[in-house]
Amino acid sequence: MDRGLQIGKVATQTGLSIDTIRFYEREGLSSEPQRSEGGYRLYNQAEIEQLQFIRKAQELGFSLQEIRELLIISNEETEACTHVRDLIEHKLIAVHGKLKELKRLEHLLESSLAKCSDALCHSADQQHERCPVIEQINRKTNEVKS
Amino acid sequence: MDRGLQIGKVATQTGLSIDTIRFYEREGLSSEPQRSEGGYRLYNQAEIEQLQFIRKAQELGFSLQEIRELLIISNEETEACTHVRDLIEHKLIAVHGKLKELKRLEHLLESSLAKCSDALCHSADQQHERCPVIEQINRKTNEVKS
DNA sequence: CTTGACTCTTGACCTAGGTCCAGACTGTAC
DNA sequence: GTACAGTCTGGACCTAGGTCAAGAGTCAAG
Repeated sequence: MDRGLQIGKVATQTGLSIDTIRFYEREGLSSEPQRSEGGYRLYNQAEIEQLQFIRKAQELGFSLQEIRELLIISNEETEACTHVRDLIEHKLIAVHGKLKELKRLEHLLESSLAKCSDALCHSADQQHERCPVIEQINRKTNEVKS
Repeated sequence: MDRGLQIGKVATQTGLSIDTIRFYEREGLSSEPQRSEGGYRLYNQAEIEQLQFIRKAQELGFSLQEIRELLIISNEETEACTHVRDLIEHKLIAVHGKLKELKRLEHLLESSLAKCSDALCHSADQQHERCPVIEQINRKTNEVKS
């Protein structure tokens, strides 16, 4: 019976945890899937894509409340009205701002990479085994003076 | 004495709260500014820009730990080594992924906006006073059946 | 030299976004 | 029909990223 995927499969497909998927449903963020006779959730393709959308939007720095709004916008059945138009316009402004900053970051990283590769190319000891920089990353706050 | 801006001004300039700025410092995320005789923090331009960088990176969905890494990369004094290069490469991959998704979202919003504007243009009642869609946004989870 | 706005530290508290667990049920395979 | 993996609900718990408050000190203006 191919009436949908169980939550476990959906979890591996989307990269979300089972608990997270149920959490989104409880929050009214994702739509409620059909259930099997025994009460198991059965997801169709559209619902899986919706979950993927939520995950991606989150990785782009949107809060769940903002994602709620994005979902309304991306829902085909949403009827047009001036409020919705304003909403879309605001989201578009936010997206443009993020795009701009992300491109700046991209350039920064590209130039850092070029410099770094260049420096490595001209240095003999490419095979540093322990890097002080990397150790600093993992240090965090625990700088208790002994 | 123009030896730097006090934290309050920095807060308004960066859009962060005073508490948040101090929190970042405590976490070792932002560098410690000079202090006045009496112990007031005095920020120079570079430090302010660093705070702005943190804020923007966060809006792009990076966690504070990831931002820690980005700061190391963007620090001119970081010495090149293979670990750093790997780090930059990974961040660049993340940035490219985000850029791709952000552009998809941009297109989605643009086409939604076009459809919505179009629909509004052809409808007489542009001045909906209450929009059911907007009400739905603010409803959240509290769907208790009465 | 005082007044009022600003800042300091310490430590408790808070919200968003999950994560975990118990105890019971379902579904499929032997 | 029983074994075993998967799922269910409800509720407690957790982490990241702040936010707030108290009580004391600082700084510039008048």
